[in-house]
Amino acid sequence: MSTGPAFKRLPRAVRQQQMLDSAVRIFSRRGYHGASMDEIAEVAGISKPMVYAYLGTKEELFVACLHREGTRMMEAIAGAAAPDLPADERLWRGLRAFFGFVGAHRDGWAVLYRQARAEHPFARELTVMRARLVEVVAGMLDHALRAGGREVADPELEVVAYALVGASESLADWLADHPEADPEKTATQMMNVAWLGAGQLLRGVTWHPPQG
Amino acid sequence: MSTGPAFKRLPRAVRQQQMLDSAVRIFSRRGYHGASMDEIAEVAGISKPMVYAYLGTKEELFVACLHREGTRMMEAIAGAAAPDLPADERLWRGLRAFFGFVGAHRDGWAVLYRQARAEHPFARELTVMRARLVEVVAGMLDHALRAGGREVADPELEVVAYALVGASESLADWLADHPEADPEKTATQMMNVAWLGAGQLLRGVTWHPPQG
DNA sequence: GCGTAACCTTACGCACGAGTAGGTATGCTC
DNA sequence: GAGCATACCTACTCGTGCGTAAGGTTACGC
Repeated sequence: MSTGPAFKRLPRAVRQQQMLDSAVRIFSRRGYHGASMDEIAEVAGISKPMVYAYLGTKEELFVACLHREGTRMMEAIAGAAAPDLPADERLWRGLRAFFGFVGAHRDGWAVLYRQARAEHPFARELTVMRARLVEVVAGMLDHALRAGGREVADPELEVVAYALVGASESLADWLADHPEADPEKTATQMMNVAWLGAGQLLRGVTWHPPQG
Repeated sequence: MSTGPAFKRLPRAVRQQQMLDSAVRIFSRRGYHGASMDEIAEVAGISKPMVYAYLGTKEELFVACLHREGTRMMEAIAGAAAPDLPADERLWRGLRAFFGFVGAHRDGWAVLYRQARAEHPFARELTVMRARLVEVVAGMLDHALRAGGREVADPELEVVAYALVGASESLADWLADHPEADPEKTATQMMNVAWLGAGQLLRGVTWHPPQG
């Protein structure tokens, strides 16, 4: 009598997704260096050489995680914000999609935001992606400004956009640590800070340091 | 003839600071795991056992870095913002001190913000410190609100405070990567986003999602 | 029914880096 | 100038974890 193999044979595509699921989870908990390929393989229910055969080295595996989670997030956001809507509506939909994603993929967010930023050479790549996002936000602000017949220097806008992106990330991080929180409500609160603050700037109101 | 030793004998306090300087630099560039005790010792111009004798294990060394840089930052901020000034003046001085610190201690900032957040068990400690900072900011907002005869639920304020802290950190990070940027100006821009946005909220103006 | 390709394993080589053992030189005190 | 503490070194041990070699098992085409 043969009891058969202790493992199941599955097609490559399925195993790959299992491995990526496992890797995202382990990377998010232990960090890039702290995660071991042995543990990732074990959690995926597979042996280590299979990981190497399908996803390559540890660095390549991490890049694959980054790519999958980053793509999912971008698609969620891009799919929500149609480009022909008014600026505040676009911002609102984008924020809602963003916080919705973070609430549903906490591990993916942790890998993208907490781990990748600390680790060369991934940090550089992430910085580039982030800069592109900042450009988009700055573009929205610029568009709204011109529509209001106002003009602001480019670098100024970029810095404001950086602040808004950073505020969103911070709230997303808070959300990732509070499973009971409502992503929709968090998005509304971010919108309050972003749009009312940006709205003032759009109307030409600025703050100046006191003399002395 | 004896040429004497190739190294100089220095008092413990001096060496310790050299080691911490070196450690902060290496940790900021390579991350916690990526940094090696050998390299830290080499950059400090000393041999490895000395590092262990003075600062203990790698983990203890990292904590020492965190502690020194964190303390420096807190002192810079606390020394700038007197508690009896009006809210916007306090915020302004705090922000100016904060960005001034980051501009002058880029490596320290990178260790505190980029590295420690990714690494257990330091992440937890940093989260606690950050939460305290958020409480302070929320307290300022609350104070200003009550002075205006207005009342807002506590958790609401906390989330707004998180957004402001996150926006500041994001700009600080941008500043750390742009040596040519002026910390003073960055602080002004942050103040614009924070105070005008918060100011709207203080006046009871809120944003609501469109129906549909 | 038999080759061949895909799936999967156990068991290892090897480098790197944390932490230590044991010893040497220098200055300070009486 | 003997004794002692402090500053400092070279040269190791040893665990851990990346990456691989070599081989076993199942499905599928013909």
